[in-house]
Amino acid sequence: MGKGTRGHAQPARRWAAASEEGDVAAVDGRVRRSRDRVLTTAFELLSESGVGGFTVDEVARRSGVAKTTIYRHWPSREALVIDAASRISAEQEVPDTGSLEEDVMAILANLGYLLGTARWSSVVPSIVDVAERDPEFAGIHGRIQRGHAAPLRKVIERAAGRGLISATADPATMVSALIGPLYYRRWFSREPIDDQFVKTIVSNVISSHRATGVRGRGPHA
Amino acid sequence: MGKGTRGHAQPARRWAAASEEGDVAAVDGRVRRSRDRVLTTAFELLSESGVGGFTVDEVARRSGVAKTTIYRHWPSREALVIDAASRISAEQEVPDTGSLEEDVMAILANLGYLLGTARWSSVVPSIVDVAERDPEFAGIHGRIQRGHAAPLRKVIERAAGRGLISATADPATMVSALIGPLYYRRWFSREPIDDQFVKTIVSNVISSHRATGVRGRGPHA
DNA sequence: TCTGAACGCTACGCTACCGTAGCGTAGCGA
DNA sequence: TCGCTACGCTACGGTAGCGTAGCGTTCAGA
Repeated sequence: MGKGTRGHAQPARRWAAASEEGDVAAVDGRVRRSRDRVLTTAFELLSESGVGGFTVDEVARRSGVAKTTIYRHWPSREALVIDAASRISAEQEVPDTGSLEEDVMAILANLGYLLGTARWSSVVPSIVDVAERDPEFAGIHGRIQRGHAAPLRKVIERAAGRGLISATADPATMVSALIGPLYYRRWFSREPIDDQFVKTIVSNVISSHRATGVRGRGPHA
Repeated sequence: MGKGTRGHAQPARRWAAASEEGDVAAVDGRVRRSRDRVLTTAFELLSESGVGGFTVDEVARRSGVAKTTIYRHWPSREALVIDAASRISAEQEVPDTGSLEEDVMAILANLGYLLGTARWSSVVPSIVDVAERDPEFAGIHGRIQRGHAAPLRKVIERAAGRGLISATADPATMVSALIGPLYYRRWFSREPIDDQFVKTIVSNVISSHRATGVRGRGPHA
C-alpha cells in the first residue's frame, strides 16, 4: 500500500497524527521531507516558547518550509501543535533484574535524568496548562502521562503478581508516590534531582509496601 | 499616612504589588474600589483562561472598569497579570498537635482539598508554564511555591528540632515526598485525591523517617 | 519530453489585542 | 461653590498572527 492509494486519498484528511504515519502522507519523498522538517522545527519551537508562543509563521521561518505548504499538510495551527506535541513519547524499556527495588531505581534514575535534559520536559508544563481547559489536549496529555508511567506501572504490577508486594498496596498509589516527588522537583520546587534523592524516594516507597513475614511497615497501626 | 502622602506620590509608580497595599494606592475610596474590582476580575479570568488567554480588554468588559482606567493603575498587561497571580497565597496555619503524623496529615488533607476546589489550582499550571521561560514569573512562582510548602516545612523542622526525626532525614526530601504525589494527581495523572491516598502517603513518609530505638525503617540495608 | 503533484512566494483580508489621546463627567473635600 | 482628581467613553495607531488566493517553479515518473 502507499503509492497505490494516492488517487483515492481525500486531500482534506491528508494530515494525520504522528502515530499513524506511513499511510497516505508517505507518497512522495518531498512530502516526507517537508513533514519531518516542519514537525521537528515545530517541536523545537514548542519546547522553547510553549504552546502560547507557538506560531505557524515562526515555524515557517525556521524550517524554511513555506507557510502555505504547512497549511497544505495541517488544517490549522492547532492541528500542528497537537501533532508536534504528540512527539513526546517515552518508549522506555521495562527492566527485569529480579529485584523490584533495582528495577524501579533504574526507571526513576533515568526519568530524573531525562527531566533535567530532554526537550520535552519544558513542553510538558504547556501541555498541562492547556489540558486544564481544552479537552482535546487533555486527551493528549493523558496519553503522554500514561506512556511515561507505563514502565513503572508494569514493573510494579509484575512484582505484585509475583507476590513481592503487600496485598493491601495499591500500584496507582505507588506510582504517584514515586513519580510525584520527581515531577515536583522539576516543575515546582525546581530543586535538583540527584541520585541520592531518587534513592531515598525509591527505598522508602518500596520498603513501605514490601510483602514480608517480618512486617516492613513502620509502627503506628 | 495615606491621604497626606498624595501630593508626593510619583504617579508612574502608583501601581504596586498586592503585597504592599495600604500605601499610596489607598488614597481614595474610588481608587480602592476600582483596584479591587479589577484584581478580582483579573484573578477570575486568569483561573478560567490561563495566562495565555488573559486580555486587558476582557478584564475591562467583565469588571465594568474602563480599559483606560486599568492602564492608569497598571503600566502593562504583564503588570496586571503579575499582580493578579500574586493573589495566590496560602496563609495556612501551622498545626501543633504534638504528633508529627497528625500535623502533616492535617496539612496535606487540607492541601488535597484545596487542590480540588480552590481557584488558584487551575492558575498554577499557567504560572509554571510561564515561569519555565520568564525569570520574573519564575520569581513569583518560587514565592507561591515556598508559601505553599512553608507550613509543612515548618512542622517537619520543628519535629526535627524535637528529635523526632532520624538524623539522616532531609526535610526538603520529605517535603517533596509528601507534596509531590498530591501535585502529581492533581495536574498529571488527574486521579482523585482522597483521604485514603493522603493517609498512605503520609504514614509511609513519616514512618520511613522516624527516629526510634526500634528501627521504623524497613529491612534491606 | 511531457505532465501533474507538491512546493515557494507575495500579497492579502480579517481579527484580536496592546497601549494611548483627547475630552467630557462624577465625586469629594475645602 | 470651586477645583482637583479619578473615572468613563470613543476612537485611534500599531502589531501580530491566522488562514487563503493566485501564480510561478521544481521535481519525479511515465
